[in-house]
Amino acid sequence: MAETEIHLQAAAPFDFWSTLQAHGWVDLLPNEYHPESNSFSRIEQLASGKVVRMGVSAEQGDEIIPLNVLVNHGGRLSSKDRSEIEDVVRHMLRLDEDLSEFYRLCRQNGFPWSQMKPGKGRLLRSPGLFEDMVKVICTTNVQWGGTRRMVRELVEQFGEPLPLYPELKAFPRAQTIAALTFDEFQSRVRLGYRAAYIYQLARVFGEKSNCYAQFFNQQTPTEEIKKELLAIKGIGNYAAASILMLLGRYDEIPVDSVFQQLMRQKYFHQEDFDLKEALAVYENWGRWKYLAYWFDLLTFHQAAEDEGTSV
DNA sequence: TTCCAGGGGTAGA
DNA sequence: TCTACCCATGGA
Repeated sequence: MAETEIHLQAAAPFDFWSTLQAHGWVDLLPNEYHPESNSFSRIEQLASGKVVRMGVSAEQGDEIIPLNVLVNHGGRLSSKDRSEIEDVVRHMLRLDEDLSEFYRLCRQNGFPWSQMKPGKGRLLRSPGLFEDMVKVICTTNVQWGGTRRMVRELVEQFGEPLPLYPELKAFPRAQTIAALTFDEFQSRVRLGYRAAYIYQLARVFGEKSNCYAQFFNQQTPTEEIKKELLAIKGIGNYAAASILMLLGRYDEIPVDSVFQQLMRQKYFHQEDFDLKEALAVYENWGRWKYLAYWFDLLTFHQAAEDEGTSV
């Protein structure tokens, strides 16, 4: 396969490692984390239909952090392809997000947030909304191992293969799933009751790939996006909060078993609690609640790990 | 075997 | 708005 290097720059502060590790997305196909080189790779199907493998790594830097993207591809990589790959990396790593207000609040709010080094707090996302929405639905009411299995089966069954390495596949396009009958889709991937939700979502995106373009418009109020998300079958409060986070809006907390466990262990002395009281813990974080909660969770787990106790 | 997981839909109050 | 019940699937 041909190989092309693409160079990008992230403006400081930017912490590549914590962006990859902040939540589990780097472990869901077609992403793959490579601990030995602290890099990740991804099989991506470009708009032209061409399937490529991209390996992304970062170097050290003070004001500018150089990012290297090694692209393996068949044939020639057009300038349009290159520019699309740059956009994919930029979007996945959220290079255009400004978290300076969040960092300022972290300094004001004391421990543990005062430990939050600028450059952290970015959470990896997928290049496209369809993939992120499907993956969020695959996290509902299932353990993480189940999420990984469901996503893996989706990629293996319906993803477009990389030339010469057909075992490596891109995330399926919505149109590919929408072209199947529901019975066939359901029989090829064990998604449980989520199959109907994901199939319906694929039909909506398959019909019009930018069906939720307004979600990316900064002028659209978060409340409006949340309302539209909740109208989608399979997406409730937890999934809507998670998708909002992936859209770069941190106003909502995803209430799930992880959140409830943290509340019981850290704030409510191992006892049951009122949800409103629990959510009030992060009330003064305004539009940064999700990040405040998530960093609280990560540092709590880290502290338990350092002490040798499990949570 | 039973329980439940990075929940959500629906019906009925 | 709140609650009870059901929903596939697989790991613990």
